[in-house]
Amino acid sequence: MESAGRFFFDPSACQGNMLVLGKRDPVFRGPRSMMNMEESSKRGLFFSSPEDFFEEEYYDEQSPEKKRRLTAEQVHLLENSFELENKLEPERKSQLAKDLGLQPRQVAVWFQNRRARWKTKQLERDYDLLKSSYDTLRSNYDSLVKENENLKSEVASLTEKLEAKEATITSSLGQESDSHPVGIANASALQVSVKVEDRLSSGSNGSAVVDEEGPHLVDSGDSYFPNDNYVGCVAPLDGFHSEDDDGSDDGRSYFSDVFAAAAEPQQHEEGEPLGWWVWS
DNA sequence: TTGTGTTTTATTGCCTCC
DNA sequence: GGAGGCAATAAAACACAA
Repeated sequence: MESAGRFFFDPSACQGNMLVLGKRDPVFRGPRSMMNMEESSKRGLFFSSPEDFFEEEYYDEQSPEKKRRLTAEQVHLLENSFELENKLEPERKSQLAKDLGLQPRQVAVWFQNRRARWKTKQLERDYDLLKSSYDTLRSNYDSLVKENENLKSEVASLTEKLEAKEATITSSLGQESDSHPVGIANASALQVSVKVEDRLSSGSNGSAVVDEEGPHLVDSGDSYFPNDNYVGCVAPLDGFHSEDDDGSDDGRSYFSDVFAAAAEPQQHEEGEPLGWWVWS
């Protein structure tokens, strides 16, 4: 690599007087804004070593306008420093610049760009996290909808059977009513069956579950699920919005908690920031 | 070799904080 | 008002397929 092993040499620095540029002073000028050689020698150029600065041959060969990449070693040191702390105090900036043979402005720019890169990566990570959460929730929701459908059809089939049985009982009672008085037992049976049917047909959309041996009847109209475990699963779905929803947020969004949780500061590997770009 | 996409280095303009 | 941060962007350097 052409730039390997080169240093950005600041002539003033070797006199124990590091040149500190103002915020808007360019590190070097590209084709957009050329600077002459006199300016270049004041501002500093890229060289393999401080000694090269004084070698006229090298000076002639190397265009001062060329943008040079940092060496692997420089990048490694900067990365280490970034891992320690992604913000740069003036003292650390000066020290790093001195250690690396760079201008403080270059160090600051490198940190600026590094933070931007980190933020992009972090956004990608967060997106993946939220997407997988969404996918899981979506699949749970879909299976609950399926289960709901199955339970509905089960209720319908049971209701049908009950009605058939009831019809049989009614007709047999009709046949016997002439010759025999209605027995107490039969009357009770009828009452029970009617009562059960009433309960089956009550509630929203006939949503009731009858099982004398099973859990308690839930007839609130909110859920088919008989106990708190199921209710816990279903309740948040009340606020679930499909893609073509009107977007009103009067109901609780199923995903709001997930998004909130995902947005909460997390511990990342390698001492990375805890939040979106907030460091510990 | 060359065209093209990606990464890195640097600038500019705007904003916030002290 | 100056310093520092960030977003947007330019442009050089680099990677890589054709």
